[in-house]
Amino acid sequence: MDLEERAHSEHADALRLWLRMLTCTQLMEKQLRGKLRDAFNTTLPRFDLLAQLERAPGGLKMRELSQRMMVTGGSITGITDQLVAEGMVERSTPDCDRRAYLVRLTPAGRTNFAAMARDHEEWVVQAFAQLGSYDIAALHGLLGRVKGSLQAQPVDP
Amino acid sequence: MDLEERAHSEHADALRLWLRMLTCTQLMEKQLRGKLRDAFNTTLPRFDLLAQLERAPGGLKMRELSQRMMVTGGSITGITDQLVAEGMVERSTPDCDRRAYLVRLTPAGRTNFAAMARDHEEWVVQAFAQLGSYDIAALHGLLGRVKGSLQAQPVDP
DNA sequence: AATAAATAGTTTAGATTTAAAGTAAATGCA
DNA sequence: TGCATTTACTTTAAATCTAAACTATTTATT
Repeated sequence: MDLEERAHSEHADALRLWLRMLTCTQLMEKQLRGKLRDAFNTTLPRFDLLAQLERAPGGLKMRELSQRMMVTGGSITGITDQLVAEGMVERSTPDCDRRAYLVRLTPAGRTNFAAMARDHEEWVVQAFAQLGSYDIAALHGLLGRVKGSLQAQPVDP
Repeated sequence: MDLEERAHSEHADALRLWLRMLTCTQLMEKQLRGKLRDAFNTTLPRFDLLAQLERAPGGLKMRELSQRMMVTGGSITGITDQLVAEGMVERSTPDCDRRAYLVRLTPAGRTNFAAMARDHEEWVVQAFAQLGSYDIAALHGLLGRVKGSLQAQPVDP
């Protein structure tokens, strides 16, 4: 294979990899979305927001949620509104900055999330059940390099 | 490490893998979306639909587009409407089935898509630039097993 | 042939998403 | 201090997405 042919095939390989990555993520999201809906009548973004708060006992500002969930502020406003209406989450204004909100799990929210998280973890484990520990570690490592590669390329340079 | 500890840590590994996979996909989509917008004033779903049609010279029915893009029929209706309005795509009714539409690239659509696809491929190659051919092949293989694992678990059993 | 069931596509309501504009508060500087 | 800039969040408009209801057509059954 000459240089040009090799370049072509490597281009095609990169494209195929991207499409497969996208397919896997979409399949997984579809499963999780359906199960969250059937089992807990909730959505993936709401679950994700609760998961962020669970990991941050002191609560998070809207801005921090936006960064961690990789979603614009407008989305966070909407999802938080929903979760507040459901009584899972509360907004409070920190003394230091009257522009900001601190979002926290309510006691009910913490309890409900614990049940969701238990099932969610089980679903994810099942989804990867056909892979061994070595495969999972290898995938994690390779995707770590992909992540680094992607983060090295700023979206708006 | 006893059995229970190992189970816990393997559960955590599966979760971490899933989160990393999701992060990678979101970073990549964010990049591609921004570049498609800046360079061609279009969106990822529209590009994806055109890409499906490019690979199917005879055109595709709405239903086939829906399956290949892993998106509900309602979305396909909307995206196709947009692309028809832009003159990239046309609907025709096949003789054999008056319920269906056959969607095809227009000549202009084919030309415009060719330019987009050239840049898109370059962006994807760049995104994976820090990985070697072996890594790309390894990732592709591992994700193939993930895909198989996910497809083995029907969404609505 | 008559009718039931399945299929193809659209429409609807509602959630999430983005980008951009708007509001309010904090920060930096002259 | 005073004013420009930045920052935090919300709002808006438009796109995409889902699930479910709806229409039209085809297929299957009796």
